[in-house]
Amino acid sequence: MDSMTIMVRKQTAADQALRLDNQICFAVYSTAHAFNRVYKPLLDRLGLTYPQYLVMLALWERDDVPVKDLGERLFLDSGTLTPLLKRLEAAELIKRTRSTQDERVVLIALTQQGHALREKAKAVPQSILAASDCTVGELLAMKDEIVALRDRLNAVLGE
Amino acid sequence: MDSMTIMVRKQTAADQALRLDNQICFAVYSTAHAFNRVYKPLLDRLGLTYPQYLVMLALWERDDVPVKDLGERLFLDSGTLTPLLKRLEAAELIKRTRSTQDERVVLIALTQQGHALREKAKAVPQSILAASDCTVGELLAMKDEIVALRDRLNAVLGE
DNA sequence: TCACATTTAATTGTTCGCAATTGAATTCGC
DNA sequence: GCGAATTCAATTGCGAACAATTAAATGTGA
Repeated sequence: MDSMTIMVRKQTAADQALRLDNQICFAVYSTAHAFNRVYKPLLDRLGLTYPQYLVMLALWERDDVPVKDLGERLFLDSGTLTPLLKRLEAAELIKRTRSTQDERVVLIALTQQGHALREKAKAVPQSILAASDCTVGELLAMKDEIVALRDRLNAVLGE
Repeated sequence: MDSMTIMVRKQTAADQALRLDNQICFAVYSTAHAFNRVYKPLLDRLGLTYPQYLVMLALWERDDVPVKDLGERLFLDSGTLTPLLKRLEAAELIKRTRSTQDERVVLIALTQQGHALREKAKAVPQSILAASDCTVGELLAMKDEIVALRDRLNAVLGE
């Protein structure tokens, strides 16, 4: 009777854990898509997709960097970045050049248009803030928690 | 001089908002990918991708449902679900049948194998919990915050 | 020096994710 | 009832995302 009770409780816990509503990963997954959909109309005006916008954000902070550096900052590999960067180059926002020091390395630099786009992009975060209906403080606090979770997950992967 | 100061402050705020590290959306985006990578080896054993796993989670809760219902629960459209469901059908985890009441509707039902897979899946959430290095309470609290953010973003989209 | 390992991008193939369109079935307005 | 609008899934086309492989350049050890 006691062991029976324990079994029932165990099964219930496992069952609960499998519920969609209880899964933080689904919360994160579906929120990422929701962000993407909110960004879409804003980024359409800049001629960027969301991943392209992330690359531009990274380059506005520091440019003339190898593809690998970008990948480490954005947690993306060359299989994703190479075609994306070719599209940004076709849009004349960046230039891709082989390093003379090390011919394996492709350096990514902003063009004048790439730099200029930054001014238009400044309006974007404001719109997102409004859509989120949160204070800056709340968002920053949540961001820190989520980043901490991400870093713990990535730490497990690195083992 | 005063207006100068204000302008400088304004620019600084906009610049800060464009910084990658300050963007909650990037935190969510990169955490979703981190989850995906942690799930991968676990789901490989079940023969599922992460989005397929989400569909199975939804179906284990309630099956014999139209594609549209699944889409609403997972925030996905038929362009994503139709090919994914065809792959699950090819794997003999689900069956797709036209409703006799309304021939437009395709009903998704689990096969015996689909139901059976649930037992193997019960080990998954435990492994994720371990990888996250958080307590259940912490994760559930974060989940609620993230879901609240997602729902506010989706509310803006619905306008 | 020369074989061998490592590093770096690029490529290939599969699977999402979504906008836009299509086509069939159903419902609504008159 | 009947034509028009709506609903639903499927399709098409494009852009990620990543595993696995390839190829070239660089580094390392005997």
